[in-house]
Amino acid sequence: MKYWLMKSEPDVFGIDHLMARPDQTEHWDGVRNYQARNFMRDDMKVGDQVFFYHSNTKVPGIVGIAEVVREAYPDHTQFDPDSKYHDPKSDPDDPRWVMVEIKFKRKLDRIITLRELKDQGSKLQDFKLVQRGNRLSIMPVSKKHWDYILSLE
DNA sequence: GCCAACGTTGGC
DNA sequence: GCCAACGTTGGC
Repeated sequence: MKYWLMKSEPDVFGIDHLMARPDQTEHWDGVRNYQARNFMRDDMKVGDQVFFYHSNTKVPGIVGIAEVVREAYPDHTQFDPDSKYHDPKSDPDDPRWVMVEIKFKRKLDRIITLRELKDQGSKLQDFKLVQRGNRLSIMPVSKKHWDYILSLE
């Protein structure tokens, strides 16, 4: 089983939106970064655990835990001319972008803020999230980091 | 709202 | 293949 972190803007789709979905499950569309896509396409498996992270908000941080319930399949928004995720260069016979489905597991007792994660110093220094200029929206989390971060809760 | 960091695009 | 220009991300 692997561990991941997925970013989302709470104004657009936050942990509360996920909780409110039928079956508390939602597909993760709109990923348009190759590195993030490759993680979904090649490495995400059913049962993998996910930190749900709120970005681009007043207090960015990890707010909850979700689980992968469906592995990569084509992201339909790439073929929708009305979608902001439309990609006219994507070939329907060889879709460029994929998505997975995740299911809500729980909220953390409190938000574990980016500030706090950065303050852990050497404990998390090789965690991509706290490194300079990180913009990756989906990233792997080592078991060691996963356990350590949860110990902060 | 600002702006640094980064990814992508496209001319050459 | 290089790299300048541009667009986006996301913390602050």
